[in-house]
Amino acid sequence: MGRSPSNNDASLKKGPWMPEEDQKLMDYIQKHGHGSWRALPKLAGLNRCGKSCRLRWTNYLRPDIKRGKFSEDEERIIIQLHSVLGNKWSAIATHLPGRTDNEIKNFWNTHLRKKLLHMGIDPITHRRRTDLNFLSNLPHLLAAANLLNQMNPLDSALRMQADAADLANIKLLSLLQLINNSSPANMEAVNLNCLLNQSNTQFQGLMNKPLGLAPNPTDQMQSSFSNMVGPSWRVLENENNIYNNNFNSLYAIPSVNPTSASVSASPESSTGIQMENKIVSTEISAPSSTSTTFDALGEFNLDDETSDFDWADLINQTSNLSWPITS
DNA sequence: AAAAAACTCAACCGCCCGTAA
DNA sequence: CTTACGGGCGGTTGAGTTTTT
Repeated sequence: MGRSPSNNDASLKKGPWMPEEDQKLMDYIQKHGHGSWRALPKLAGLNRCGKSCRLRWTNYLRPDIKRGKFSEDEERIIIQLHSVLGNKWSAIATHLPGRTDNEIKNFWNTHLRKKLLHMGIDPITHRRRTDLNFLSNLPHLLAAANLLNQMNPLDSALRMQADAADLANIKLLSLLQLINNSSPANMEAVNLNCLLNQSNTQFQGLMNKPLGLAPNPTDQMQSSFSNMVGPSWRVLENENNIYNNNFNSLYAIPSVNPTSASVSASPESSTGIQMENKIVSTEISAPSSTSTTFDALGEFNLDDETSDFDWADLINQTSNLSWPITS
């Protein structure tokens, strides 16, 4: 569809609007409505393209625009909606009366994005960042925990599942490293251990909110897991009481039925806040009762991005190793 | 006090989609 | 069915402002 540029007339004014231009535009729209934006500039006596007029009106001059700082509630709403809708600024804006998509977009890019990054949350996926650098920022993690705890239960539940998956990944990766590298006593293991200690202390904040957790399917898993991988894992566990205490809850995925928990009943629900979006694609139901520990592990889709990873295979392999492992 | 760096946000650009001719 | 148009959207820019060095 060969569409000519919206503004191919070099004589038309661009750049910041002058107060008198604003006045002309407001006067015209108040008298006649905007009608055809393309025709408006001529009728209103403005040397601008229609598109520029439309933007000026919708983003700045419209009388119902709310200006000033975003409230904490608004911040939370934006974060929640963004986790569901992504960069659908106009859809997000429909849930924040008086705020424009442009304003929300700017606010996100200049404030919220950085805030989430500081908290160790990936602003794109809304998951805990998998690189461990964020652990250098522990105070922000606590803040993150508090913020997330204020979010609605479904949102928080989903996030906790992601956190649980991420932490499970970390734990399993560390296990792999132990297996590959060394005897349990070597320094690398100790360092990893410290790292896990740190991370789990912080994860407490994320995990301490009662969410009507599903019956815990993993007590057996944990003990089997410990037995399976040998004594050094038990050593790690003994040294990491906090971690161990959280282990069960990390795997206790909230039994939330997404289809019965539509996020918003607002009239704008047609803009897409429905559960057929990406959240639904996340496995959030607790695993069904399983006959064996390995089956249970196999049913856990620990992370979307690594869902092709065969955890059961990993566990099977590790279970064949004898301990202590020497490199 | 001055310069540099970082931040903010209004405005623009180009693409896309729905619709009418 | 094709084409052109109107309007909406997300991404990006850059001037102005604020903060840091």
